[in-house]
Amino acid sequence: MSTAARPAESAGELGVAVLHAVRGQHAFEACVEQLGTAIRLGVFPHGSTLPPERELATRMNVSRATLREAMAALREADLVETRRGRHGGTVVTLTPKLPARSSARRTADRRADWLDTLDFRRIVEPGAAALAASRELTAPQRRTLEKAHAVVAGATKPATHRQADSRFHLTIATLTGSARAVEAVTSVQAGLHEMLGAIPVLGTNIDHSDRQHARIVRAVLAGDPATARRAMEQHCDDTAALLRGLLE
Amino acid sequence: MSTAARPAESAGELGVAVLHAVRGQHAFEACVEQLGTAIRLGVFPHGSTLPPERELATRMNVSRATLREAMAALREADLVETRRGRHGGTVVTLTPKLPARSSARRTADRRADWLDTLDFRRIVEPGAAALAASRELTAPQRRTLEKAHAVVAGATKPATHRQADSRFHLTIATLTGSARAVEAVTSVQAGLHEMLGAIPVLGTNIDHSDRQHARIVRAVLAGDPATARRAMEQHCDDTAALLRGLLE
DNA sequence: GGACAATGGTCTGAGTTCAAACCATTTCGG
DNA sequence: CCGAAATGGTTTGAACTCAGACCATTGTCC
Repeated sequence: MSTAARPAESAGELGVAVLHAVRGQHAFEACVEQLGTAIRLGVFPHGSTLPPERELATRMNVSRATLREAMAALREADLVETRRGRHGGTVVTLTPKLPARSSARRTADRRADWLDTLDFRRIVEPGAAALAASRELTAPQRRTLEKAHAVVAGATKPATHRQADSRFHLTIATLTGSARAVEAVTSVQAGLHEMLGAIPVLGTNIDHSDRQHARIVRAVLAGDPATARRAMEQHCDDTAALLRGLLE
Repeated sequence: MSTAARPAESAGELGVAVLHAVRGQHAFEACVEQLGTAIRLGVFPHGSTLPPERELATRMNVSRATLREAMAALREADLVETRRGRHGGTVVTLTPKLPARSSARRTADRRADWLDTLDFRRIVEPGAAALAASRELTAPQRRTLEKAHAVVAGATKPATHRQADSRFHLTIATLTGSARAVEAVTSVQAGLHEMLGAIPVLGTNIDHSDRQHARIVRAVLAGDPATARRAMEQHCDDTAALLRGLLE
């Protein structure tokens, strides 16, 4: 009883590790964040129409009023435009951009979160690739993957390539059929996007990256989980090495 | 333009897959859920004291008022008791129990979510085991893992074994050092707990499970990621096969 | 015994979010 | 041309949540 022992055993480290935020700030901020990220990642590409407000609100588990506040913010920030009437809706006007350089100050907290993102990515994306490779893919699914790969391989401008790359990785996640896997990869890709905006412009080796993409696609289509995993691991490791170096 | 094509390309499947709930119901319900689950999983074992309200509120990103509502609910449900004064606090009174049988109706939605949990687990836990094995573990970390394993291996009563098992898996996740990995494994374990409560009592093969645990621990301590992953994959697959069969 | 510290308990006013109507605009089909 | 349908726009009152201050209880240390 030297220091001030509790009468009963205290809950230990596990407790502090397990408890996490039950919500992220205001609902409307979270909506702006999620929709804005989806748009910047290219999930909703330039010119596409977002789902109707009522549907988005339902899907994001938020009232329509709150969702509309978020929409107003996106409109304010010139990411989208809105038209009324039948077949109206909200259209993405943002052209693909590389993440803004000054998006956030580099605090120690943020840096830790980034490293965490890289670690988590190393778990999730190779796992998703392997799982996707173990699925019996339908013909449309195979085409979707091939198309996503063709787009990323054919992208010439860095900004376009960036969006296509995100879409490629998200597409693989959707092939797993696991909603949680998609959510995890989305969050990881959002983190990557943020990191890329905060470090000095880096000369991504696009050719190298595309060779790895091709290898991943081949393995997934061939139903070879082990190879798909290894290829994705390699891909994640290469990106991570680059980023870690620049985040020092 | 046969069916009713939109003027602009619609956002496609990726959009609906990527968007997810921005929050889960009411904050106070989410707190009850998270704390209750943590207690039932054994993160806060019988007799241990929860962190002070102010700390919990901060960690869960919720006002103290809201957190206290949740505490009241837990008290009402006889999971905890509260004492005032210095070194007072909230103590776990729940004795380890197997998940309650009737916890929820088996809807199609729920079943899909369960299958999703199993898929996601197959990604996350083996990945976490491999990452943990690739870390240079400190002596206290190694002891923590050995202790968690000893507890689960020594548990005789099913309910105790269940809690120890959860703690074991969570412990491995913490060894990765990744907060997101811990969160993912927590969510997966919570899902498993729920599933175990909804299916006919199954004669878990505890010996078999413990041999796999031992193999995982050896590989992690030996710094052998590939073996750790394979061992954990095997472990997850065995559980999943059992559960999938019973969920039909 | 008295001061202090650590903890749960209570109160209050402001801000956020919700649910559910109902309105306005545009396009499609007859 | 007119009505129906699909969309965004607006309003309203109730419920939830927050932040912060302050109160009450109990144990520890001088």
